Amino acid sequence: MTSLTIKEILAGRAGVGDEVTVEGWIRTRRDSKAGLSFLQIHDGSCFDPIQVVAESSLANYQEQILHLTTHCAVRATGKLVESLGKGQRFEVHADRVEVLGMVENPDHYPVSAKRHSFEHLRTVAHLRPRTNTFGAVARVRDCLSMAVHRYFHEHGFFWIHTPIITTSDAEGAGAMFRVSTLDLANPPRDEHGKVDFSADFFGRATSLTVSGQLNVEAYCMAMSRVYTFGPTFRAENSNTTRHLAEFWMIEPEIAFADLSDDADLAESFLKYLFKAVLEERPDDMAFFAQHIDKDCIHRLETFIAASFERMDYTDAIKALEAAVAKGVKFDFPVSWGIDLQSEHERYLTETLVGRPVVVMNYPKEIKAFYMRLNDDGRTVAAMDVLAPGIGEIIGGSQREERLDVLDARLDEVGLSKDEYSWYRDLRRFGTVPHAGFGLGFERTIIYATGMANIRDVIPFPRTPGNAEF
RNA sequence: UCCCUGAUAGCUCAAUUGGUAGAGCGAGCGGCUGUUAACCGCUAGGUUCUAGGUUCGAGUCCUAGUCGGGGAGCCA
Repeated sequence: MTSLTIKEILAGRAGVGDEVTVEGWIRTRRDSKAGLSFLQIHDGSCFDPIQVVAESSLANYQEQILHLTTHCAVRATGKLVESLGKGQRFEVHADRVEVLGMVENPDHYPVSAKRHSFEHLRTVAHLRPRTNTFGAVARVRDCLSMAVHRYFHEHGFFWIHTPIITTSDAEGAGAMFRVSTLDLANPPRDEHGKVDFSADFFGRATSLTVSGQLNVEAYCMAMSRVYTFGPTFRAENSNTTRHLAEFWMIEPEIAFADLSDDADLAESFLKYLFKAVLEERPDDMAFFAQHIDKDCIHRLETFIAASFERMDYTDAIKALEAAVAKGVKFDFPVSWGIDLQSEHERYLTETLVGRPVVVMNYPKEIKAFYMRLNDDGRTVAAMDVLAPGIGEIIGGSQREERLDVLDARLDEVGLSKDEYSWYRDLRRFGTVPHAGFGLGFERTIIYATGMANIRDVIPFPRTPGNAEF
């Protein structure tokens, strides 16, 4: 007897005539009064289920098999045969179907064998991975995760585990979740009546990380090519299809590099990821193309084939102003110095260029303190990668490596040099030009699959007012 | 946080000017068929989100709240 996953069986790891065991969950059961039942069984190993044929001669046919409903767990053993029916190449002619777990009250089971809305499935996030869509999302997510690490590994990067609990806010990247062991009802207070965090676990106020960038820069200044890939937390009260309070972010950092090198890296990296999905998950991508977003495969192929358009912020503004002059209507006015709104980004990448666009060199006023000041004195070496259909997918910059310029920026923004003393040390002891970016992992999955809501591409989404499961 | 919108059977939705709740899917039972979104028949399944209010009468109208969805802002 061989125990194989359905993926292995369908891929031909077992020969016709071999005895195999299939372990999984029922997708559907169809009965034939000719005296047999067809069980579609999936085990998550691949998109396709396998068909198990159970004849009425089986000992438990009347008592159990005829009562199997969607998502009952079974172990079926039998001979692998070429299917007599259409729709599948192989099937298992069962000698034994062992029922491991029935479904209680099948008439009230929330993931019955019918179409369900994603809204409903979100309320049963612990059961939704059993559906076609969420199984496919989980496999694509895994594929992309592995591709991230493989790309960096192949390109000489080191994966740095930056801390989850931090003390420094990467320049207001977002509101932070406090980490504390103090008694919320009765915290220690100082002489001014303020909560005394010196009595807290770490002896100071701490929060969940909003970005691993500052930490990974330290390792970049020793190992040249590094990245982080881990969970990130933002306590923003944002309720959109593109935001989560807990999400995963990929942040590479490269030394001896400028903004152009950074954009090169972003382009090469994204193309690698999408190529991996197309090559490794054709089954799931075919499903997404058929049921979720018919353009998704074509979009990835186009993305891989096209070179990114690079555009200075100043030129982007000019292009937007020209569009306004030609009658394009925007809700937000366009002028040099504004931060680009979603509608502006969409126009640039979808209407004007029709390909991914890298907008570079933004006004320093709208960007973070650590971004390198350009020679013009009014822009910084920042870039956003905009993709058709999703908007901003990457934000990055060349970092300010000059201590005097960095200090001036800290002062301008009103940040304390003491708070950033270790970060400033990196500029004091062997500083070099370097750059990096942040890629929202879930947004990458949205782009690849065509899924509409970010809450449906992470197993257990955390959003304002919702941390169930 | 702001704007819009919604909440009725396990799920997706109906229900006329306010008149006493219905279908499809799913589930159960039966029929039929190497079936595959199977098909046909029958059956069960409801404190209409919560709390107030108007009314002879509220799923429907009013007030407040809770939760969901979409959009915006913020960003990844």
